[in-house]
Amino acid sequence: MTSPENKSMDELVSLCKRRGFVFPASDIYGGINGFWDYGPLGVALKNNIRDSWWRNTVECPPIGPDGEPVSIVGLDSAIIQNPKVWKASGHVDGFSDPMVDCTETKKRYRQDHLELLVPKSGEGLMYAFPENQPDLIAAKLKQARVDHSLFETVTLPEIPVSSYDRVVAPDSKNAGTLTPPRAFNLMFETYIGAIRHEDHKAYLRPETAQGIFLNYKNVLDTMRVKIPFGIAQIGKSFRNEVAPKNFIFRSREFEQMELEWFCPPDEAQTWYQFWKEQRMLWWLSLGINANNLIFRDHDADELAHYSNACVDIEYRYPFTFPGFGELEGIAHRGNYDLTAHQNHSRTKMEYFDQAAQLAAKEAGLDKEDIARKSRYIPHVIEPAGGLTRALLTILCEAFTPDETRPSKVVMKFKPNLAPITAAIFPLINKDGLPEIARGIYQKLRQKYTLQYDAKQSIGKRYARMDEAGTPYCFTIDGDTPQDHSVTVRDRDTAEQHRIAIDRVDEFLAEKMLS
RNA sequence: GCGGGUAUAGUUCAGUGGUAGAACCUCAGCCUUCCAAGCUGAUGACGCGAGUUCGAGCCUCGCUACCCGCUCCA
Repeated sequence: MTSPENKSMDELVSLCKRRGFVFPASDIYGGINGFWDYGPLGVALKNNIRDSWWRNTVECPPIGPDGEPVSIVGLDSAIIQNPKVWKASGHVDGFSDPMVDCTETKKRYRQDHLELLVPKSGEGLMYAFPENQPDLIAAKLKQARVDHSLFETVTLPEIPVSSYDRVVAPDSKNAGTLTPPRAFNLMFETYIGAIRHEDHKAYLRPETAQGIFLNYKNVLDTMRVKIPFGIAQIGKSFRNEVAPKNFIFRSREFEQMELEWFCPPDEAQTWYQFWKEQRMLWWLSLGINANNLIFRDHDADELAHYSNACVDIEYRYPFTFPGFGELEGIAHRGNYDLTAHQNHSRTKMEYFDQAAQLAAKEAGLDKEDIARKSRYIPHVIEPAGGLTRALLTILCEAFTPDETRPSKVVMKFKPNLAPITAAIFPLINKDGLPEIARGIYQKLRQKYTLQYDAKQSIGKRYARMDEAGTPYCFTIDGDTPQDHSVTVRDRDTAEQHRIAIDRVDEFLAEKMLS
């Protein structure tokens, strides 16, 4: 395996375009910042990753601590929801803070996070400092011989923008370096209906998670599920990122794979550990080198205010090497979301846990404890992975420069993820070989994603498949009509061996499972 | 949003203010019994918009996109 430091993102981006994995969106109009299109091979790879996640999460979920598969159902909620949803979730407030920039230090501050020492006289310079940290400008004040008693503290939003020319920014020497506040709303806005009116403003979802919380009760009422259980969803989300970068790593339109796991409050920590392990196992199952994956626990000051614990699974991307970059976050969200929606929608999110009630009674608990154990708003463990980032990770991981090959590079996808599972080639385009090859292709194309190609030299065809990441090539040669065998060429070793035509199906079936 | 860099064919690169080139890819034909072979052809580009100039791929300005570094990432 080539280490990430030897992988050039430029070369990977070139290959992605040359071979139809990823194209710049709106390419012929000069592109559009933060958006990408997935080409024929890219969407095939992305769908295969997506299907693996769905299979592993919804259709064939992991075995829980009790030896039985855990209970998870699927969902596909709307991208646009009632705007009240995003008010309740905190995204409207949290995503739209006005920011001011300092043109001297190039630092950016939330407007409401800056405080000022303002002369009571109403004239003269005002000194800005980060919220609750007046000490940070102590030296500057001393130099300016500021007498504190002549000043009062106000927050930046309290003073008019016309006075900004008298404001000395925190790390700045001169006054007037702060720009007027500008809104950085990370949510994309749209208007419902033909008439563009503020009352009809709506948002494209910045995460798929809220769609799950909105349907928590619907699922509970219809699917005969009992806590603990999960709801899984895959879909597009949109964030108006300030600075999209690193190819498809941070884009404005991206795809998420999210699971919300609902459980009793006192089991949350156990399930958090469970999902932490399970999620890592899934990433490893995609064939990612364990050395390129790590857990990174969030520090206490890094946690969102509602979260009790959060860990990221990170991958060593070529552009983060030797460091890592985020792939998936597993968050212990407590009951924050359901409580928020309960308060805003006035819909009860409480769960009555009959089994817990029985157990509590049998344990001889008092009435209060029995009630507490049996009636609660579930806690939530949220493994939230990026499908688009998964695609990038798989592309980076598979990308393997090899100077000994005609193609100079080979994409080493696992067989069950590869956009093309196998190619069928007649060695030469005559002597009855194409007929045999097409026969194999026609017979197996319903079960596998195959490509038939008879054009040009065999070496050229192998090289093309190396760049597309096709793990196996079956070649029909002059011996085939006599002994009914074909050669199998292995992408990773470039070596060949013969197998019987009748065994091709079996061979592929076995490889797809491994 | 800031600073720096870059923008010529699908890709990677040449190109002195004066007729836009190559290699690879792709496609067609011939050839071909295992790794982009050989031969003959073909398609295909100066990111967008202004300006300077007799004349701009080249100089100037604006815009857009991409890369690197900050910033941001509830």
